[in-house]
Amino acid sequence: MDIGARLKMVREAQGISQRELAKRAGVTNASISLIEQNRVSPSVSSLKKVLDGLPMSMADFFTFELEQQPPRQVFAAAEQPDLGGNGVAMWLVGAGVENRQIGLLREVYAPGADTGTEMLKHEGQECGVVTQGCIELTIDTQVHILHPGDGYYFSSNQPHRFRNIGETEAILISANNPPTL
Amino acid sequence: MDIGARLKMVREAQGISQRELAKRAGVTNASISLIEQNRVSPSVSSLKKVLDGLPMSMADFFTFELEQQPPRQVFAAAEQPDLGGNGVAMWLVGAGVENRQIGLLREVYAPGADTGTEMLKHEGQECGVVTQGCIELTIDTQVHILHPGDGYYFSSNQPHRFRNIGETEAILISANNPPTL
DNA sequence: GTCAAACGTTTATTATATTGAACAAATTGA
DNA sequence: TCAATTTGTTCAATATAATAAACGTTTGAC
Repeated sequence: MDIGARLKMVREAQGISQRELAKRAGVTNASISLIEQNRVSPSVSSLKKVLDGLPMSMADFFTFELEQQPPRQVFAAAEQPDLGGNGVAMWLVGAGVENRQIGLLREVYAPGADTGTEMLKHEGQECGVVTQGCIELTIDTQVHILHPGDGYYFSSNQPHRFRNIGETEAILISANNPPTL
Repeated sequence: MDIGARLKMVREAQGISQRELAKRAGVTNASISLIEQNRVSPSVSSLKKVLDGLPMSMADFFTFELEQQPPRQVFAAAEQPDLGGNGVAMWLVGAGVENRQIGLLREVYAPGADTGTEMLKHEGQECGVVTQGCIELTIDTQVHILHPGDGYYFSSNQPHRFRNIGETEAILISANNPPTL
């Protein structure tokens, strides 16, 4: 969606006029008009002033989407594709959902299964809960042992590794944002 | 953080020069230099061109934060605060983590527990997996029955309701973004 | 009806961003 | 060591955005 339409939508959602917004933002009403018509591409600084008048952050402004109904909403265990390997079976909840903001995975670790000595490292944040069995989680140089109900939350750019150190299957529900799968 | 620093950080993270980025983006290296020094406030259109060269979306650009080490990274089941009520016990994974992008909850429903006939409705997206017991999930007018391993994903602005319709405790791991708790 | 106020739009002027070319400093290879 | 690149920066010229003021239309009051 273009900037003009976005701005117009937000402004009208608040029920204020171009002039009123212009006054709050400290710009002229003409600017608002031209921006909403996409006749100009505002500078970041002036767009920021305008958004301050709403008020709304840049991040929110560029992030928000017209909420559309996802076609599918529930996903049976059986029908979800297995994305794993190396003794780790992984199911992505809501695979194929449009504009997905969350990557939620159900991961089943066979006894001894391991994400590998080559530590994982990527952008974003991730968190999870162990629901069954026993998982060893290494974050950077720190080693943690997680039992059912125990959780974690860390920045994914820290080297990390998961390993089932129990003698039974371990299940981990993990979430990441932005979604990596 | 200012635009210049953000851009510089992203560019350097990719290990490319101002000129290289300029070439990819279809702008001059002078522009990149001036932007990174905050000597100019780029127009949205030119910033977009620059980000296309990285590539990175506006939303990501304004959303990302200097990743800082969260002080805590693992959270034992026992020590997490219970945020629930009405027969539903809820633990937030990573409560207190700064700049948290994901709300991950471990929810335990007593037999018959119910989020209520007054349907829930809020912004964002949510998804989850049932790990134990049997949960009835109503989304708008649709009623679904979820067993262990079954998941869901929907837009939280749709009216919804969770209910344990089994005779045993049910456990649900849910994630939402942006975090509501 | 008529006036006054508020609305979004348009225009000429001013302020600012972007370009193209040149600069000095740092790095690379012979 | 020296020349050739490559780096980020700067400057005058140009293109574009922002302003201030005016325009025509719509709305509500009297």
